[in-house]
Amino acid sequence: MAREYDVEAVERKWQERWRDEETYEVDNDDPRPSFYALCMYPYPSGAAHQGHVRNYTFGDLIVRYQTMLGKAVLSPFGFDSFGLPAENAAIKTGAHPREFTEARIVELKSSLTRLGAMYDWRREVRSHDPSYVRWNQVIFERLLEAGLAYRSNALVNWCPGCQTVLANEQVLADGTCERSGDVVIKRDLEQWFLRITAYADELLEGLDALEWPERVKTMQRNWIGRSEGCELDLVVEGRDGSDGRAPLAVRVFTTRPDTGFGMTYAVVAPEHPLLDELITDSQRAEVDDLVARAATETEIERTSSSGGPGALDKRGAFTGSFVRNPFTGSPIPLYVADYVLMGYGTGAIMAVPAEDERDWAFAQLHGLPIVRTVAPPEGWDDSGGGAYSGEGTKINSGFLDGFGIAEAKVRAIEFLEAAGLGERKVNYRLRDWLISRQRFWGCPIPIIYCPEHGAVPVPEADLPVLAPDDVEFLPTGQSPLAHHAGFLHTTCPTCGGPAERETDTMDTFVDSSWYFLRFCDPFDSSAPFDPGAARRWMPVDQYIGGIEHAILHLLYARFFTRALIDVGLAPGLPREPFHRLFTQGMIRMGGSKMSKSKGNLVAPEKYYGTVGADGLRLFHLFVGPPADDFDWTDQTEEVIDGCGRFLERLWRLETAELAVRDGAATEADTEVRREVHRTIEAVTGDFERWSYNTAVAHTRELVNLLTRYIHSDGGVNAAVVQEALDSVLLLLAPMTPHVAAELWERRHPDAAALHAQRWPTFDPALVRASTVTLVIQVNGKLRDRLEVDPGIEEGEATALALASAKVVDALGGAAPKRVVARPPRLVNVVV
RNA sequence: GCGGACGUGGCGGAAUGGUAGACGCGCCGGGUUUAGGUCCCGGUCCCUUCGGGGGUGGAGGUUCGAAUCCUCUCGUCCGCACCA
Repeated sequence: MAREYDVEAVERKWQERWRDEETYEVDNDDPRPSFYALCMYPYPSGAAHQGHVRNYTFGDLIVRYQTMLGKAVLSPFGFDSFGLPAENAAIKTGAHPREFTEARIVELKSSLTRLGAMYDWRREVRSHDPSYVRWNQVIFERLLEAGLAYRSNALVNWCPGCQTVLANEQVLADGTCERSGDVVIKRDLEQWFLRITAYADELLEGLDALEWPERVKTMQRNWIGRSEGCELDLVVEGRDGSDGRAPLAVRVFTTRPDTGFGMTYAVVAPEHPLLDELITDSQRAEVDDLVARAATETEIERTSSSGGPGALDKRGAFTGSFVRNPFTGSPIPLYVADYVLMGYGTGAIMAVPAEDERDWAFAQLHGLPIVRTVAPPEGWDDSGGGAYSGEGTKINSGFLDGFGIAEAKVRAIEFLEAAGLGERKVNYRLRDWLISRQRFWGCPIPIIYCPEHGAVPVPEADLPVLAPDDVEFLPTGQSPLAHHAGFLHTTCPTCGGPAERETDTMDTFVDSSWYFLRFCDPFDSSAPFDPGAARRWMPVDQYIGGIEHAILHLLYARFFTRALIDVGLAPGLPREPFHRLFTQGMIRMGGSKMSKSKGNLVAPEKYYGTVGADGLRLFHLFVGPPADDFDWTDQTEEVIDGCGRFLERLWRLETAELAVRDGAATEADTEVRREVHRTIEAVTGDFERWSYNTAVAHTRELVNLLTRYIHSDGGVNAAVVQEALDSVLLLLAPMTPHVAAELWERRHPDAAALHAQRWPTFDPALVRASTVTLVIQVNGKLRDRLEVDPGIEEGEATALALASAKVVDALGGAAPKRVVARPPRLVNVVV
């Protein structure tokens, strides 16, 4: 495309200028009011793709806009540089993950610079830097001291493809790994956990005050999954302790203690620890068969079914044992069934078929009795109607009869507490965070195992524990560290005896849970960050990232911030790290996300020689609401070309020879001024509410008007045209920074650069129009439009409306029944 | 199954309960160059007897007035999913 300005030269010039003049570096003692703008730090996968471009265009707009508002804007950047792709590449090519990763970082940085996105690179943080690893390990040890990190044997999610353990959050609903897509299997391993559940309630309640997208908050609420109910013991028949043997009971969790009188059987999960003891000889074969099948089946087969709850066969077997219903005192059969999950509650339930759909299905299948404890509404088909879980009056429930459900719950719990059989209990879906990974390219867990002293933390003075470089990358299912004698064998810090190092590394979500704090003060070599510096910048004023991090990263970071405060590393910090969150939409192509793995990337480099970084940025801002997904189609190229054409028109407008006219301002001059100020008002409002597509549209409207104005026959007023042309550049400064800065410099060679200017303000008096269009409706239908004074009174507006020939016509002689006047915009005459 | 979001021209999308379709892409017509896939101007929701009439997935409702609020319904997308 032929251009009137040399895009690449102009963009390069300004990128160098901003770098050399340190325009976007900010010191911690900067006296201006602070603003912390942050895009989620990326995994360095190489050159930026369109998703990055969109993301960093929004971020850069905010940085430049807030700077023009007079703020000290903290705009740091870093890399989530530990992770699987580098290690997989190492297994494939033999190159060390560090080399691979650092090469990708160089590529990504250069892409961002080419886009014109501005950061304070002095503050760059990389997860794999020894300095970052060190503080990661220090933090881990502090959490350990505080009891927030612990080691436990657990049934864990093992991904055969990634050859590592996954957190629950990394397993998709269909039981596959979110990263590799392999079916995840269960393994029993000794692993490290972080006690995020200690903060479950606080993490839930804190959501209310956050300016986050509602759907992200909803996702986190669902993930935490708080439910109130009670736990109670079901004493096993014949094992109440009266025969001298230890008493035995099955503990269950329920949210419906009020339905206790309807409990006609109980169920334990196939993995339940007491199960073996509860199986009678006659039932053993049947139960073993069921348990074996449950163990070999994948999560997907067992818990997912197209029809949802109740659609799956309720496979189960009688254990042979009975437990006592504490409400009725009667024995009820104890089953094992795979619809009860060991991972939730106590792994055992009291089954009430009348009020629970799943229990109903199971009871039907196994011929178990059904006793209603809530009267279903009129017309409920009592036999075929199935479980009724709605509101109603208690029946068949002894001392609970006649109460509503809420009251009955309270009384049922009081009864259980009095009998010493149970108590109120809040249960969460949220599990503790498993952070052990059997991988090399991550932060080593700084623990030494001594035969004498067990798991001993590496003394802080000896941190960081770094992985050795001379390792072999083989797909063994264990970290290469486990085969490296030099790393593995060490001495116990406590007794000096021979000991072995932990060879697992931490989940990379640990790294990303506090990097935003390190950004506040990455220069400190005596602490992860200086609490004073962190207090200066935190919380992040505007956090920007993809919706894919709605649960994992954002929940972990919220937990970490609280934990760091509570272990004393971050005194006085706000407990919520991200005040405002924006999740931008994905770029899709052909129905799926545009990504390297899908092979449907459209490289940004393609456009730098034609429309430039500015043209591409303008496109991403203009094409739709930032929160919405965007479909990249055949039409997209033409829209991008259109953005390039706009910048060329802008160039011609700003550099045009003007036919300046002397004398008083004309009506046309005043109208231009008015539109300039209206546009400033509109764009400022658009920026504040993330409506960048309309900000671009408003700016284009003004440019269209000015183009007509400077070509109008009468010539232009010098002051009016100067103000207008300057304002356009100021408004475009955050959106298309290079071309705007260049044109500004040409117009004002001796003034301060564009991006050092203040954001323009509008004159409210000017914004108020000299005339507005008064819409006249008859019965809500548009009949006439009148140009009126904006200060018009209701009476005058009504009079004008009724005098309108078109209104008289439409009324056809009928008398108006009512006149609704909303001056100065509208009058509605009702007959 | 539960929860959430969203349905507006050929397309992306605008519209504090008050002129539906801003801005742009595409398309149509005209002009300048005429080598243009450049640039400029005009048009572009549908119907129309040129007075108007209809129109925001569908059906109702609230209101002087509804794309916007409410109810039902259809469809698309997202999240969760045997969570006791």
